Amino acid sequence: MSTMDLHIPREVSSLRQQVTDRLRDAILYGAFEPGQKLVERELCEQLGISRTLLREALQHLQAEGLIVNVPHKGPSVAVIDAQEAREIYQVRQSLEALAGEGFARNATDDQVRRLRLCLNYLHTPDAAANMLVAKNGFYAILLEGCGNNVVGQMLTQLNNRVTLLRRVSLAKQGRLPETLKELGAIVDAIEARDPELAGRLCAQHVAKAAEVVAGQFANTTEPNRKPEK
Amino acid sequence: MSTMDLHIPREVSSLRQQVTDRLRDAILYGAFEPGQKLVERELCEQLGISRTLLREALQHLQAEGLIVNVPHKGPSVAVIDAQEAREIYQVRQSLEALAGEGFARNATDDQVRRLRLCLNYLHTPDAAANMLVAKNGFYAILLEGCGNNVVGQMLTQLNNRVTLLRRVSLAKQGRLPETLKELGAIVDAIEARDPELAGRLCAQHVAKAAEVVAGQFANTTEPNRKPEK
DNA sequence: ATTGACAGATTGTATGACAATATGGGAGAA
DNA sequence: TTCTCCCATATTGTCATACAATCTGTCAAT
Repeated sequence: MSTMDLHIPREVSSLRQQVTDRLRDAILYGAFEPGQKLVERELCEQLGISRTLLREALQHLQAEGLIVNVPHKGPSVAVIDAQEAREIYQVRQSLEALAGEGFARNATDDQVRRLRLCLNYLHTPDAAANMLVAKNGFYAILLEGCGNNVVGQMLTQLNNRVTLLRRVSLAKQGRLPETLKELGAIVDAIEARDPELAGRLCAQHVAKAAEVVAGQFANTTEPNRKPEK
Repeated sequence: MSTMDLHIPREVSSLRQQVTDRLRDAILYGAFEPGQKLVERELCEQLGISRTLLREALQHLQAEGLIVNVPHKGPSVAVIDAQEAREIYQVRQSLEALAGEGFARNATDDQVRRLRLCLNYLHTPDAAANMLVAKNGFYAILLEGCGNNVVGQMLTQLNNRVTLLRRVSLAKQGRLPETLKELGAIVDAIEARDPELAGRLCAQHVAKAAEVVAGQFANTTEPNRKPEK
C-alpha cells in the first residue's frame, strides 16, 4: 500500500454511542420482550447514566424503528405484526438481490475468498451453537463487498427489525441444511462472477425465509392476547 | 365505510416532534447548506427551546442520515458525494420498482384515479412553480397505494437524502417534459393493471434521473475546494 | 514563519425542578 | 357486589443550570 493510515478513531468513546449500542443489543438479543414498556428511571439506573443521555439514545433507536413512543406513556419495544413482517421481507428480497448482484460484480477476489471461508465455517458445529452471530458475519462480508454502503445501511435496519421476531430464528433451526445449501449456491454464483444469477438466488433465499416466517405467524396466532398489566 | 374514525390525534403536540419536523424541513428546503455546521446555542434561540430538546431532535435526524456528528465538533448537515448519490439512486431504483409493481397490483381504483389526477395537475403551470411539492404529492399516493409501508419509509429516507442535493433539482427543470412522459407511461401501465411493466418503468425512470444527477456531479467538480473558515 | 501555550467557545453529561398526563385504587352510589 | 368518579402517585415532557472535556483561534517567543 502506498500511504499508511494513521487515523486514530476517536469514536470509540462517546458515552452516548455506547449507550445507544448497548440498548440496541439488549433489544435485539432479547433482554426485553417486544412490546415491553421501557421505564426511563429503571434504564438510567441499570446503565448508570443520566436521563438526558438515555433520552437521546432512545430518540436514536426510535428513528431506527426499534422502539415506539406514545406521548406521556413512554417508549416500548416495537412489535412486528404479520403484515409488517411480510412487507419487510419483500423489501429485503429486492435489496439482498441488489447486494448479491453487486458483490458478484464488484467484490475483490479476497472478499470472495472470505465469503467462501465464512460459509465453510457455517457448516461446522461450532457455528451452529450461535448461528445468529455466525450468519451476521456472512452478511457483513456480503454488504462490505457489494460496493454499495447505502444498501448495507438499509438492510441492517431491516435485519434489526426482523430480529425482533426472535421466535422465528427457532423455526429456522430446522431449516439449517436448506439454508446452507442456498447460501452455497449463492457463493457458487459469486465465484463464477455471475451477477444476474447471484442476485436471483439471493432473492429466492429471502423468499424462502419469508415463507417460514409467514408459517410461524400462522401458528402463533393469539386470538385474544391480554396485555399483562 | 363501516366504522367512523373517532381517533383524536394527540401526536400533533409533542414539542419535540414539532422541533424535529421543523429542523428536517429547514434542512431539506435549504435553510442550511450541506456541510454547514449547526451550532446548538443558535438553534436553541432560533427555535425558542431548550438544549435538551434540541439535542434529542438532532439525535433523531442523525439517525435519519440528514446530519452527521463529529464528537466535540458538533453536528453539521450531511454532505452527499458522487459515490453516495450513485448508491442511493441504485437502491431507489429497486425500491421504486417494488412500489410501482405493488401499486399496479394492490391499489384501489380510487387510488389509481387520484394518481392520474395528480399527474394531470403536474402538467399545469401552477405545479411547475413548486415542482418539488407537487412531485411529492405524486409519490405520496404511490407509496400509500403500493400496499407496503416499509418500502414507503425506506424511500422517504432515501428521498430526503437526495433532496440534500438541491442543485440537482435545477438540472431537472430542463428534463420536465421527459419526466412527465415517463410518469405518464407509468400511470398507463398501472391503469392497465400491469405490475411487471409498471415496475420496470419505475426503475427506468429512476435510472434516467440518476444519469442526470451523475452528469451534474461531473460538471460541479471542484478540484480543490477550500473549506470556508 | 513556526511553535507553543493560553483563553474563550462549544460540546458532552449530570442534576434538579416543575408542569402535564397517565395509572391504579379507594370512596361512594346503584 | 359492581360500577363510577375522583384523587394520590408515578412517569413523562421540558427547562435551566452547572461543570468537565475538547476544540479553536490568538498571541507571544523563538
